[in-house]
Amino acid sequence: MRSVERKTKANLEDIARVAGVSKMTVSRVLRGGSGFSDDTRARVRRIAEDMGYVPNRLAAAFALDQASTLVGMCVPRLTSGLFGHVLDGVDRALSRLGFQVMIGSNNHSAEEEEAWVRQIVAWRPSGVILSGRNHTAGTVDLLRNAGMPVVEIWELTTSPIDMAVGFSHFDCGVEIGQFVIRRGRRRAGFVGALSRSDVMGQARLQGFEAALARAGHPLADREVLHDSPGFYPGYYGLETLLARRPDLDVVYFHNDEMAIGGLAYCQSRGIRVPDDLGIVGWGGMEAASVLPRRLTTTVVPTTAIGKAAAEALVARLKGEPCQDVTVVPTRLVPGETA
Amino acid sequence: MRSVERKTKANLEDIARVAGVSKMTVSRVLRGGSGFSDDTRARVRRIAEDMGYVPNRLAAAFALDQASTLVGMCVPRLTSGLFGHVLDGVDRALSRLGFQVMIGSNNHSAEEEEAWVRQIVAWRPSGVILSGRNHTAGTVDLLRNAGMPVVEIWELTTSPIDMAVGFSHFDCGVEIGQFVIRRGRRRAGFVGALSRSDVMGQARLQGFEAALARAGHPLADREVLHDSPGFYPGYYGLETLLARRPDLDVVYFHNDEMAIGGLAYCQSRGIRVPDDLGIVGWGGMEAASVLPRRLTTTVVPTTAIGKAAAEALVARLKGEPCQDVTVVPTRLVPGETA
DNA sequence: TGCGTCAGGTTTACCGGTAACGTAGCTTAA
DNA sequence: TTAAGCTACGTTACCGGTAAACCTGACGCA
Repeated sequence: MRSVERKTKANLEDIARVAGVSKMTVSRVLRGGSGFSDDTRARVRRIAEDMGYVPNRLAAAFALDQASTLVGMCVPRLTSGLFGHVLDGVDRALSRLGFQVMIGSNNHSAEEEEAWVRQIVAWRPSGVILSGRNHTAGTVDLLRNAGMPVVEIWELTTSPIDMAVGFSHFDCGVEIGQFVIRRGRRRAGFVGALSRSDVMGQARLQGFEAALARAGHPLADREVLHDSPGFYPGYYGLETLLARRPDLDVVYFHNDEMAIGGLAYCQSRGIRVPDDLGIVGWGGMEAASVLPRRLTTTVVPTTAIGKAAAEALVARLKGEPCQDVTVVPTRLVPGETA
Repeated sequence: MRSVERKTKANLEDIARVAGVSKMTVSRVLRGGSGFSDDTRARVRRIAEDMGYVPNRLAAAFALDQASTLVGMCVPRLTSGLFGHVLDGVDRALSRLGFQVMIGSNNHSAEEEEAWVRQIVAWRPSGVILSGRNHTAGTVDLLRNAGMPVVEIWELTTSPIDMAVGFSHFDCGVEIGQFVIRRGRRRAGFVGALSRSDVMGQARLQGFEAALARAGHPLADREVLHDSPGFYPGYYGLETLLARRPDLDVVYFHNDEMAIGGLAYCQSRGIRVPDDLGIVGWGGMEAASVLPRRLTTTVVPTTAIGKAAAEALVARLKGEPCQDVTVVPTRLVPGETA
């Protein structure tokens, strides 16, 4: 006997002993199988209940090298309001079906993501949901080799590891670029954050720049802070940018949080929005829509993305047909700040 | 041989065979044990690497009925910005130590929480973190019986299931009540949401009412919406409340999101804040601090709570001494809206 | 009477890892 | 010289659940 301390929890064998049947019978009864009398079923159920039986999913998942009902999900930052909604969409859809979601965050770093994937794969999950399409070779190897469903969300990719659900960040930038040109803006700036690692934010900037250049009014200046994209970086980023280029007539921000910071700066300096300066965000924070002036931004269907990712994953698990790439359209909301 | 399809993944035995040692030696080498030659160590490590060995934590956790490095965490809503920060605090602290966090949300329902706990306990996690102190008897039984560390966060309780980290919501309300009285407000209202289930929001209201009553200026009116606490409910909640009681001179909101909605309503109707009406929130959203007028609110140290909860859990796991109840103080930020 | 069938089970053989204990060969100190 | 000790491993016996195969008595039926 290895463990000295008495075991506190009943297992199938304990129930079997008390019920006078084999542990296999108990297992099948508790999993709702058929092939035993009503009396046996009732007795086993009652005894399991009385003994406070808690199934051991570790043992079950281990016994069946397949299906563990564990799903891993990794996002860049847990503190982002947008990802909170994505997470919520995933969790609602999956928990309803009996899955458990294991989370992780990678701070926009592909290396941190790989470290997370390495841990998670060891738990033999049913599937994995990643954010973005920027992964290390090690991550891709690990996941392909594991042979489990993988859904890459948020940024689309034409060649997903397995499946992808999202939209094009580049196109978001293009759309905003075209929009500000149509509104007559000619000297555009950009305020962003974490340029090196946030590939998706960079893609938006590139799309924005491309559209402006095509229209003959290239990006005038940019200010990219080495900080996480929040309200204060937006505030001070705009301050810095305008100090260099007071003549800008519109500024595109990394996201809504930063744009709201920028709006606050304008308010504090008496800069009239959108008359003196246009402000554009990205993401579609709920807050952005009830500001004194409704923020011009791109609304991202966060919850829908989470839900679609979960559904794609489950469809693949069930062997149902499902498309590899699901495009979830974003929506430009004109607002009143540009 | 049960499985027809060839197994794709190498296990300890496969490595052992190739390396010409026993699987126990492989297990010990890979876990960094000692008691073998440098040659053996290097050979086993290289072969494991070459074969793309991914440890099976399911099997390891199952073998040792103890320590699974899985930790469950359940919050009321994943979409709340505040809980995103708590989650981040927990995840950062735990993932650094090699734990995996399994999430869940209960929508402020003790029954949903119990259903979640029932699922999670079956995975034999190292510990569980819950939000609030309102649990079903079944939840408490399940957790006590499982004998694992449990941390209740957010709302303090004097008799935790195991440990608690948080603050008193009632006291937050009292503090705000006393504050508005000191500022000369005499006709206070409240706008909230989800009254039945959000016990913590209710506690803040009760504290607020108690302080007002004690000062001789009891709460004049309240508007509680059956909706989740967001910007729009704040906007329309204030509209409804002021339609009934145009004479209010201050309104306490369920949280900052609702308060910002309320501010937006004031702005749209030309109600001067704080001259005509004081607005007070709760939570300390980052957004609230860069609004045109800094919101009067209670700042909650979200990340610190998550971190403290994780640390308490780990301390208990290690058998280190740790206090059962950790008070993490909130801070009233006067702001400019009341 | 003999045999097939079916309900209602039981038995067996793992899943992949780990703790506890065992052991061969060599060194070392009394 | 010899027992004790150390090094570097190997062996055994599980952990709790599950699939697959096997068993058994009762009944129907030719």
